[in-house]
Amino acid sequence: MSKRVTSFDVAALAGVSQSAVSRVFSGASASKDTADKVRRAATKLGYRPNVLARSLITGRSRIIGLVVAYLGNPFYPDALERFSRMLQAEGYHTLVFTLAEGATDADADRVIQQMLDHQVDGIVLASVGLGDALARRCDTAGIPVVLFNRGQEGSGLAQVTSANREGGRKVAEFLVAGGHERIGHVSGWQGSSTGRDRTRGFLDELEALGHAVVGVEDGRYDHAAAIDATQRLVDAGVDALFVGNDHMAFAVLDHLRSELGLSVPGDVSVVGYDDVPMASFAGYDLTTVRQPVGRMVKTTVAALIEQIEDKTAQAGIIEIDGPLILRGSARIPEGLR
Amino acid sequence: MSKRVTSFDVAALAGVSQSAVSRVFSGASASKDTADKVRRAATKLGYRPNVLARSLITGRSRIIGLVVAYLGNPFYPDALERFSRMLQAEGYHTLVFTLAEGATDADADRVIQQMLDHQVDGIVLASVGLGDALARRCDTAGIPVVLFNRGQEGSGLAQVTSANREGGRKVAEFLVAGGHERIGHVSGWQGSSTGRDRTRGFLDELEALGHAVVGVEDGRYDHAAAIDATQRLVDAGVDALFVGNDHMAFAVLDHLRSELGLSVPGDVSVVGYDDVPMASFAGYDLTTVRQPVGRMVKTTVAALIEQIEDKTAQAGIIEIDGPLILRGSARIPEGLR
DNA sequence: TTGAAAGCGGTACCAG
DNA sequence: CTGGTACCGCTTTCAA
Repeated sequence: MSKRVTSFDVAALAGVSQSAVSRVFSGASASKDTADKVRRAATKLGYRPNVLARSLITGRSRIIGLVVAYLGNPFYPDALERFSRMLQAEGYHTLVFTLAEGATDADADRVIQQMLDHQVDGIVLASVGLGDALARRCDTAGIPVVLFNRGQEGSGLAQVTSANREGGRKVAEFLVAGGHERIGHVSGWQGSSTGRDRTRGFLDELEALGHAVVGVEDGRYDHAAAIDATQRLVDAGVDALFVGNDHMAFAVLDHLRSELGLSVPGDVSVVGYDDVPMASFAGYDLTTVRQPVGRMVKTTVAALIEQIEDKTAQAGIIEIDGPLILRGSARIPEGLR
Repeated sequence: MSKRVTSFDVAALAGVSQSAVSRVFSGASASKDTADKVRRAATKLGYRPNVLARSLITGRSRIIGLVVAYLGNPFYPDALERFSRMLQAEGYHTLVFTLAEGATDADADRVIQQMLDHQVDGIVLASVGLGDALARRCDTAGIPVVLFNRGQEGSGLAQVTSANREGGRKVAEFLVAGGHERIGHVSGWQGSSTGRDRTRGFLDELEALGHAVVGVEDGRYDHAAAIDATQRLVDAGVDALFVGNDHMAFAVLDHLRSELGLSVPGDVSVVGYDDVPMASFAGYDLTTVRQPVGRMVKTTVAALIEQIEDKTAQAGIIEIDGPLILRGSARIPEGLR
């Protein structure tokens, strides 16, 4: 474990001042001659600038804090992967925090606090909300926050979602076009904006098309809750179900088929939301709404960086619009009653 | 965007020296009186110590670099989530890097280098190898590295895997007990230790039981490759398939059912590996080998922290042994030829 | 216990 | 363009 190599060591070996070394590595002006000498010395010694020291003085860490609540829904690992790559490409790094299942607001607070302690340049909250007090802290600390796939009214925070209401409407359209008469809905958690928006669009369109909904149940993004909800809706005699996200949709599908012995599609049609890759496999052949993850991530990163680099930039509410395409089993609109 | 609050501000307000403030927040000796005054002043100003400055001087960042290659296999998000939580619980934070699909060694090198630049206290490589040159760099820098779910002969690096050979053997045992006569194998990438070990255990046990394998193909952890491999094995007339991991197994299952119109289990039995949650759903009812993720992560973290905190600690090779239990469809051993 | 002062490893502004 | 120097915010001796 050899001693740390600092810019002074390099300077000494190269026969220049320490300032010169700094300039070469921070891309400031330096004669080609100096730069060469410095670089040679640096590689010989295996020198690399200490990012911590740099951050300390520049006041910019080039680290983004990312909070994710639940990686069990494949949509989030996908997003995480894209975030990490995209940020890396922009010269930023990703400090990841996860929130446990039953995380309270206090837990969320601690996590945010820790990120601030680490002097992150910005924060992305994936499907996680932010209390007013903390939002203010971030604001006064000058740390931009972007909500990913979650809106929060009147928070003044930047937020990126896809057009959830439009998506909900499309599902309604789709199921009605498939000839369904008794349509039910296992919603995403109604405490979340995505859940509410999808439900709202769905119900609005259903009504616009002159259809009544058989029942709406809050699935709370939870397997067990979704199955209970499904059971109640089946008892009410549904012939089609819009499930608030794919994660629950898998559980619902499973329950319908193996517990109730129903054929899907056939006896009942199911539409999920989020476009989990799994959905296109034969066994599940689940119709889903695709969220444009790539564009959502890209937009989020862009919004964040803009706010970081241009302090006058405003936080905005961005809804990534279509095409939120329906995919999966095309059998539904054709083969059903 | 108010000015940053530093320990000097707190000191001024509390009427003590800056050193005193530092002591209070780093848990060093301070009279109760001083501590109280400092804390009061701190909360009033909203002061929190700057972790960067602290790390710079202590030489310990309490940040762990985590590299994951592919989050598409649900095993890794699961592991990632556990890592993040467990490290947080130990007072560490997680800087995540992802490696693109066709990442070269040079890419991996850059990533490691960036982690070193950030002065991480330790590195976890999830299913990623490390070149000799870099391994040495980490070593001389005094940064412990632990390979997670991947072994690397003679690297001298700490490594944690589950008992892959034993798992492979169990699969052989299982399929033979199910009465299968023509058994094939779509292996995990043979460039990885996990892939090789599973294959090795599988073939050894098959031989020990007096069975010949119909064919072995390298699936390379790739959807398309796995499907091609499957096709060749089906042409060779297999009645059972051991697929190197669940990720490929899903694709294989899908291909067998929807493209070839075979029933699984029935015409062919399939066993996967990794225990993806999805596997237990009715549509997929896939028999898999469960890797003990929780214990693997726990052990990895423990090994890493031990090396960080006790500089004399040695890097070890740890194989988390059973029970790697087989689960999923119990139909296979009973209902087949 | 407490305060003063010396760094940690850089960046940035200064006059030359 | 170059070297000298103040400084980022904190930890850690060292006397008092």
